[in-house]
Amino acid sequence: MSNDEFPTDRPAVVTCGLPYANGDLHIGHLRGYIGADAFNRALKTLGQQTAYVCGSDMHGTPVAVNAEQQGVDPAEFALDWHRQYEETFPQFNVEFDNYGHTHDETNTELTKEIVRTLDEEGHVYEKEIQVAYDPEADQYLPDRYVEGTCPYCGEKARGDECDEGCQRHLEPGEVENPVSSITGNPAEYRERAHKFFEVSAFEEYLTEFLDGLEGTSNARNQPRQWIEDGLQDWCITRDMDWGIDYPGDADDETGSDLVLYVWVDAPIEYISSTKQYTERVGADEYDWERVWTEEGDIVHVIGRDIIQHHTIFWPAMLEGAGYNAPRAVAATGFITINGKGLSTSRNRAIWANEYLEEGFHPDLLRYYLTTTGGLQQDVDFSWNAFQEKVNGELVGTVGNFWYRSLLFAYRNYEGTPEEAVSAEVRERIEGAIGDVRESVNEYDLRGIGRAATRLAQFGNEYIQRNEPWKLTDDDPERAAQVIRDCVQIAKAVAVLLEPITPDKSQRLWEQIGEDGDVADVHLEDALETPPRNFDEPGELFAKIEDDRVDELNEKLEERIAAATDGDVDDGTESDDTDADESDDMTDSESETETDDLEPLLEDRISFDDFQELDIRVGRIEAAEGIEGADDLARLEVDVGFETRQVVAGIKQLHDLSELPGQKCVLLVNMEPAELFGVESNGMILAAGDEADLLTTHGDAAVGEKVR
RNA sequence: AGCGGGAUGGGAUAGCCAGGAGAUUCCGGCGGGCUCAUAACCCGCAGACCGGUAGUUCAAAUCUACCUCCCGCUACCA
Repeated sequence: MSNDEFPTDRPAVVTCGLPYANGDLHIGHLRGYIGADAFNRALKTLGQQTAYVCGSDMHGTPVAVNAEQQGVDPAEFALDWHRQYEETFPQFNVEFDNYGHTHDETNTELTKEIVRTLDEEGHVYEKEIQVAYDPEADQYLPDRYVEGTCPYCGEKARGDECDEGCQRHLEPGEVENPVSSITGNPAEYRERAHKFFEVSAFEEYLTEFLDGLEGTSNARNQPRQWIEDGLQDWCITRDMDWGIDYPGDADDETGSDLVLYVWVDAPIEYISSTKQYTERVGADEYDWERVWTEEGDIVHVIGRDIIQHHTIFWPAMLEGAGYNAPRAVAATGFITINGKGLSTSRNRAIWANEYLEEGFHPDLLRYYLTTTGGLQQDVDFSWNAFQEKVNGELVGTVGNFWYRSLLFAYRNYEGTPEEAVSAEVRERIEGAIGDVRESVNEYDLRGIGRAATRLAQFGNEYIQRNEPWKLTDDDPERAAQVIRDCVQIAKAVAVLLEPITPDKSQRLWEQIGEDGDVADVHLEDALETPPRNFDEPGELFAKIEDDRVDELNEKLEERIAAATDGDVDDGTESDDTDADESDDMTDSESETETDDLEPLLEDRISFDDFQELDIRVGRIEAAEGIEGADDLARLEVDVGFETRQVVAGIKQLHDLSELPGQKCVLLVNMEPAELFGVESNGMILAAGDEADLLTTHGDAAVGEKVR
């Protein structure tokens, strides 16, 4: 509550969600890291003492599973990714004061210490729970090793999270109909002693905490709902080898193979990484203990998918262990690509390395990602929009203003004319500084960019309005005044834009002959007089040509098509057709046309192929709708030897109560599948949009084969 | 269907959380200007009754209720 505005006289720390050491980085990740980096830089320009820390998230089941599949040690596997991340971030001008990982000694020790404290303070208890166990593989199945049905919404869910349905965090033992994700075997539940963190005891604290939490509104509102629904205690141990051992566990009767749940040690990395920073620069320079245990402004930038961890579990842990609470949680929206969801499996993504390999400057992407939509908003990325943004705002407005002003100044005055800045321009710059300060305090990155861009826009207007090129002869003094103002504006834009385009700002900084790093100066320095002399300036932004965009779009489409492997490609129209036309004509409702029948397949199959299809006559014994699904029905079908459970998409199309007793035809050797958590063991044959059920009309007995 | 986000001039977006002069910015269209500048930049014009309905209020894009539609994730071929 009632937090002071930034800058405060306390140290701040900015963190971003830990990248999970399990795959390549894409612009979805980058948005968060760039956003947090920009915010941290912006804080610095306000004069706030701050540190930007992060680290790789090394533990957890996916790392263990994937490492196992590749036959490598999980530590080695995760470290490979860690190193790659470490190399990638600076290439986007994302500069951490410290970048560690959760498996290093600092984090391991600190995690144990914090858990020990929680335990000693009575926030942890032990309970026997049912843990999924794969009898065939003879091992327990923590988290994502098990899949099943969400007990809350009935969706298919992972062991630790209802990732596809209600997004809830699931406790071990909660998932229904568990199946081992390693072997595909049905899992059984076994009794096992685990440690629980008493989150429920923090209900009151968390409610209050959320009232005072800054950042984005989704990070404040979503957890309120969860609290209202009742907080569940949190199982913080897992039956695995890969992870941080539960402290003091070796001589504990709970067994020595329990490790801490990854979500315990992951956020602690925020603290550990800060600590490592202090260890490197000294506590005089930056004191991690002060920030985390005494007084400090902790700002977490995360993706909106991990709000729960940062607004429930994490603050409860901090409170329970005697640490400071976060001041702000800023949850970013997702990135979509050409209007559709980013999907790594379908290769519908812009990869970090790919972007760099295309030769684009990192600041362009930084600008795009931070200024295209609000932090909380989902932002669409397309190469077209990227081009528009870069060409229009960075090249046309900012770059052009920078270049024309400095070039004019260089040619006529060999630098900054010796005049004083006019009152109008000074006020304008002061206004922009105020806007930036306000934006930072509202966690509004776009606002920062806008303030800078608007100032550049004003610069263009100002130079245009005053036409110094006409004045150099008639009224040289006036001309010098105007250019003096323009150089000042150019400098101010560089300072204001530095959080977003640090490298470009630095270049301009050097072009006007300034020493040192623009990253180190404060906003107010935007009003300081630039050096008297500077060299001929160069252009800082280049246009992206249309051909280039076409090429990039093609590449992207090809890649997606390759990954999707010829799935429905609705959009592949016959080239030059008028796009508008097809759009406007979609309301043709003449549906009874028969010319939309699928063409007959040309490819013939062999008799043997046909024999592989085991099609039988069956009788529907029972039919009921599947809860939560629009069209799916669960059927029990007598196929002669046994009764099969089959899922069919006919709920809307048939009166389910009339189905029992009816004969039908079904493919019985269809591979089993799970839909909405219901296993389907066969495929009912039906024709047409109305799912007209196939059946027999003679005396074919149930179980007879169709041939 | 669940969860999340959204519905504002041709397209994309801001404002809405802290309700008050018919509303932001960018792209595009039209007209004009300038020539210092990366065919850039500047000025002007056209164009939205701010998804619908009902409320609260002196006053609503901005608050409340209901509704419709859209998008993302998941997914309904099994």
